[in-house]
Amino acid sequence: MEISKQYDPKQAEQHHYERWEQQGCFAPEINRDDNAPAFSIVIPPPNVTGSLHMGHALQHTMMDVITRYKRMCGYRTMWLPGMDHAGISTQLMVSRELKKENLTRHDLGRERFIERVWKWKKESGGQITKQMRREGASVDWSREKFTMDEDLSRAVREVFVRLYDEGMIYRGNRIVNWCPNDQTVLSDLEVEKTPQAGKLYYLRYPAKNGEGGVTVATTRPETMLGDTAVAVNPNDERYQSLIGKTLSLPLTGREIPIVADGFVDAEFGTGAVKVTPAHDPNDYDMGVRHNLEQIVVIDQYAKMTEAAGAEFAGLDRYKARAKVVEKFEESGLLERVVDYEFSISKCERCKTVIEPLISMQWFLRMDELRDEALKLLASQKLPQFVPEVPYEKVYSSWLENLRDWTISRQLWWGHQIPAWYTPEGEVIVARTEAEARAQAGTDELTQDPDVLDTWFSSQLWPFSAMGWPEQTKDLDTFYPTSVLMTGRDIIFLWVSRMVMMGLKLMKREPFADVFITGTILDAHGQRMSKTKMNGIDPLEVFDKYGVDATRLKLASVGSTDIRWSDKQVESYRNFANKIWNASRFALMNSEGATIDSQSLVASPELALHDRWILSRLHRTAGEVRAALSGYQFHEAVQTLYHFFWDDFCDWYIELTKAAVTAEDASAQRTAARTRLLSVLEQALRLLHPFMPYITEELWQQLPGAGKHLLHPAYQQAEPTIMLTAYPEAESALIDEGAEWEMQAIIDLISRVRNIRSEMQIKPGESIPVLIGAPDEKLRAVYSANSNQITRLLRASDVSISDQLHAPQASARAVLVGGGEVAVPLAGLIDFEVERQRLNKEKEKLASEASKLEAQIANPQFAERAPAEKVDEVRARIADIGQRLTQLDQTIANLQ
RNA sequence: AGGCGCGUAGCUCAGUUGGCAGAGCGCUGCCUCGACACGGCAGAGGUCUGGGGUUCAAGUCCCCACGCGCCUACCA
Repeated sequence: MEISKQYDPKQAEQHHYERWEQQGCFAPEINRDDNAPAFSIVIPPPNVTGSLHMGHALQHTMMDVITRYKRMCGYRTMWLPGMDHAGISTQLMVSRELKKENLTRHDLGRERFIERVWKWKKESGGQITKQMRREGASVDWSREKFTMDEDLSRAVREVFVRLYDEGMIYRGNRIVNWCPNDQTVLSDLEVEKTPQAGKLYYLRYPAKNGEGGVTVATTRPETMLGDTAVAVNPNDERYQSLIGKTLSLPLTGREIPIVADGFVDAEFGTGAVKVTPAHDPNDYDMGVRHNLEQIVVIDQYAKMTEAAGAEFAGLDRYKARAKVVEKFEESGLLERVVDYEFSISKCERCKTVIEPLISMQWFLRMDELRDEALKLLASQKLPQFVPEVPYEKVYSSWLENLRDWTISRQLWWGHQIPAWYTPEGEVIVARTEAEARAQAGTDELTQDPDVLDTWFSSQLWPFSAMGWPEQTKDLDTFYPTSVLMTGRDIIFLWVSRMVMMGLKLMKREPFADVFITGTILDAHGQRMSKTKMNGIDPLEVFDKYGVDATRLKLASVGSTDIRWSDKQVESYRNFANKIWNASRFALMNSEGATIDSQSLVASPELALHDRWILSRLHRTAGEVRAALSGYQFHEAVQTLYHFFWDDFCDWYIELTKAAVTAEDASAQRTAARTRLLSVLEQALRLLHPFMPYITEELWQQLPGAGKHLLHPAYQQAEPTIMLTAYPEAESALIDEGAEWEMQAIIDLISRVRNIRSEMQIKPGESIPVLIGAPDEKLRAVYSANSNQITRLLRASDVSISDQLHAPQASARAVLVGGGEVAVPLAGLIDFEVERQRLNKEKEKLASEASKLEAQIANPQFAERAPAEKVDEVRARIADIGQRLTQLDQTIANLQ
């Protein structure tokens, strides 16, 4: 069998996914164990307009690692994929296409426009589903959903009606965030605040009777045309006498009162605030409190209205600002202008400055929902955030300050609000138009043209995607889901809302755990974004380094922010190659051998390295399982990397090589080969959730890999590593003795190698190795493994005795456990170099000893530290002391 | 303005109940030794940002300072 020297990821990535998918490996139905526990994840549905970016790749990798792991543990596993219709994005995307044909959506009309969006979706939407296949994501495509699917839309209407009937959804004319560019209202979460260098204008409003007046400070002078009051703090002594008096509003001649309101900060500006109820959220509230008129002077296109006066009507808001300032200056009422930095609200999507407007919209009351979510957190600690700090608090403090949610949008693409109006203006909310007609007793209904905020449907995802409001089997089995994995940017937009809706409609939390992934930044620590053009395309990384290497890198990111670096992926690419070549070695020497679980049973007759690797295998399985159960991805990756590379490749393969590559066939050789294959097979299983392609590619080639290795729950399936059992960690098989003995061998070999290197002994040159070990047990360990020692050290001879008998001209080293090793170097040794080498060693030990002695010299340490700590320190001092004495002697004996 | 997080080797980052400071990359030397040069072996490199405190013991817990980042907010 020819196996190439280098791993070619592309080849491994070609066929396996398709086969897995076709054979139904991703669907929970593959599991035939009726008593299997369930594990489920719903994917955060990516936008139908989106294509894969690093954030997706990151989240998908972690979800897939956990899903594959759980599946191998025998869980009935479902990872549900799907997409979000992404109202604004999608509408804009299709509108841009229309523009190329010199059309607007209004030219088509609503119905044809929506048809056009569906057509776009069918032809070019959902790029991401293809890309996810490349990632190796083991999602159950047979359950794929789209938030605009008919059944999910039905769920949306059902929820709307129920909440409306309970009075939680209402329609109201209130001040909202309006985007003059997108021509729709936005929720608070879709508005971003950015710092802005601007000016603060001090405007003088004269008193009605011409005597005195008040100066107000504002960043938006144009809104003064809609002022209906000036407010001061009730406790502000400067203005006591003016409260209740009337001012004459310049440019309009209108008369406006001076009111007292606690909102006003006496310290800021002049302590007097102009009040524009129709164009500022705070002023709106004050207006309500003082029963002030709302004069709309800016329209939905951010142009001044007739109410702003003939001179201003039709002007853009910024032109109007300049003109207002000019007029104030002309009339001497502009007191001063100062530079001022403040934050400005912009549309998250198009970056247009938001205009607060009073508008008729639909709202969802959040108070009760919020209280239930907070109660769940307080009483049951659900959901459990990982990491808990800081996200639990981020979540709860946001909930505590939650305001009602504006759920209507002036768009065409989305779930149209199931509300109809009679010619008399009566509102009918119903699941269908037929139901509405029946209720209204008339057919002359017009449906509300608005659609719902995209997040309104996303918040139902964990149960609507499983068939709610039908009582489906999937809901029974998989709700609540096990864990939600997502980025921190949608904790408010999505996570919290799912919790509230889950509680409201399912009477249960939608997920037990919420794992928040870190963020991948560019090399300079900047967030990756389309506008900055600093994003890194995961597909390019896949092409360059392979999917498995990229996944390993992504998995190791865990929950911290990290700067992207190709170097790290490269090192995991090298790791993949290492796995490839270790397997190649096993396969090249596999004649007569086959995977055999019996070879994984430890027994005292086995060679040290065999007992040792089995112990390491179980320890590793235990550590990886523990790490994954706490979502410690980084820890899991490090453990696997270290086990495979250091333990398995550097030591185990080297130690078993002699037996495995023996010229002549023998029972011993077969046993060694069998064990090597079997340990390798276990290692591949351990790695599979992280590196699905290479592990499958290799596993399929292992002699003896077949159905019988599958987890009992998957017995009827075709052979694949993804359905084998994840290695168990049996603590009984962790062999402390073997690990300690192996440590002694590793120590010995490392020290002699150090001598070889420092004394510049040619790698090809054989050397005699003399070991003196007073400890009988250690002596036994050395002699039992003398063949291995000989081989790894290229020794001409290894002699072991209780006392070291070495020629004067030898390089020496002190061993753990009190032994000593020497390499005779007649004629080769440079005593000066040797002395320096030994002194360096001595200094290291001495500094460690002095630290420990200082510790033990402190009487309080012995008094207060736990006894085992004290003993431990004493033992270490004794050990170091012994080695130091020996070193001294060795140095003294030089020459 | 408040809240939160971070600062560990040249670089990117681990370090979960306080108990011997770690990895990868980079760097130095040696090596075509029959799995792998995307490799092997041996090394160098740290006042854990600074200053106080708690403790027998602090990278880890507390306080202060400096630097960097993130989030929330109704100062016109």
